[in-house]
Amino acid sequence: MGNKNISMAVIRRLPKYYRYLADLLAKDIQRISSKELSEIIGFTASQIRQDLNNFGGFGQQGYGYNVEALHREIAKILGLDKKYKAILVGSGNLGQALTNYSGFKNAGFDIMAVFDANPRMIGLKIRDYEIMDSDLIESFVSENNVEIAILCIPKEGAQQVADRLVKSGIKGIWNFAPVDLDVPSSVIVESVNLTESLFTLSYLMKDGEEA
Amino acid sequence: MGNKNISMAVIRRLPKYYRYLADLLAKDIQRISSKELSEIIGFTASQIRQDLNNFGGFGQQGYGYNVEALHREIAKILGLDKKYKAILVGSGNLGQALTNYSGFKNAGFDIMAVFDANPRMIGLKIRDYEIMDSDLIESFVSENNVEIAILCIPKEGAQQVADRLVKSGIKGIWNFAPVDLDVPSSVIVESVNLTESLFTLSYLMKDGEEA
DNA sequence: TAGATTGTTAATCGATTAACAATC
DNA sequence: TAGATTGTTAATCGATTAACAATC
Repeated sequence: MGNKNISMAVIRRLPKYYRYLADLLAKDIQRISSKELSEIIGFTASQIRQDLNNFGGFGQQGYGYNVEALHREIAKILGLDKKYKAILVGSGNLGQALTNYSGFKNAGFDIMAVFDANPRMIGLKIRDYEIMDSDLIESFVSENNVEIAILCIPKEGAQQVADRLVKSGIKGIWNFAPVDLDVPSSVIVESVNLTESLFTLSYLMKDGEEA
Repeated sequence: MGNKNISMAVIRRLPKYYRYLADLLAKDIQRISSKELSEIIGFTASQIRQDLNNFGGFGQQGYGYNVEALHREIAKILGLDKKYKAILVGSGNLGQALTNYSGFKNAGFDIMAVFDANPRMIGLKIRDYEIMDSDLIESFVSENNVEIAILCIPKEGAQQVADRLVKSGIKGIWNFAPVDLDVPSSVIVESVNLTESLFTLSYLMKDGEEA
């Protein structure tokens, strides 16, 4: 409701606004115009005003935007005030790193358990989490109403685990497996594909050389 | 040279083509039309033909594309046949995970050393790497002609370390610090911003609820 | 050859930028 | 009030899709 079909281009700029506003806040800067923000964030002033106006008229003519209020508004738009129950699947190197990732707190994600399929991992501890058997995912998710899964497993098993998560009632997946997961449209998938990022860097490096 | 200013939108689709072609290859599929590829990759056939034709006429009328040849061509376009010397800076959780990341091999990135500023980390081993003192970055990079740095340090020190890397001659940075690095235009920066990805997921989750 | 499918041009769609009246 | 800056409409730009002649 009240959502005029915001484009992904706009959505992906929101975290940047949030971050730069936090920086300004830390510097005790209280107001900023779209023109000033434009200079530090690198978008045009026009784009900044367009973007923000998708969500409301947060500015004031002749004044600009109140940094603290805008920061708070964007937090709300991003849903950072909401709390989500999450589990992490796959306790390999990346899974361990993410288990220790401090960013979850700010996003309101509460990791409730960590799972792995490897019998040699089960029972071991990461932080405060005793790694649980992947076979227990379904029961854990449905019994605890877990909403989000962080998927850090090899691509081979990823679709199958995603299917099981969806069937158990998961609503969102933060996917680190290098595959495009096939899920019902009601389930949100946000992927971080390291290989694609690395290959992009490779392409750009090669390109740079010719110049 | 020969580079008709390919848009980032096209570039970021290239790794996906490469990945799906590898899948087809693994299934011993030898030819594919843009229409068939369209169905599995989820881009329109028209877009696929447009994308590929930025780099050459790899198809054949009435036949389609030879999977193996196209896969090889895209590897070349992505620069996966090139070799790059790299270092990794920041041996925290994420740095350790990336040190163990197997994807570097396929991209032709050779990690030569791992650095950290924390005296308690220096001298410890990750895989075959003995963690080196960050103070030695400059000499190591210039003496070994290191071209790429993988940056896994907190946002506070990131710009400063980037400056030092650039001054030492680095040509590309795979940046995991949640900041927009300011570097000369000749230096390539490809960032993976976990916070931005997580916040995007948060936004989409919130949005899903209202539906 | 007839059928299939490309490469490429033209049409459409969407996102960004410019402009400016409204107004603080 | 005068100056500054927003919110918003209109213009531009770029990316995607459609169409089809070329050709394997």
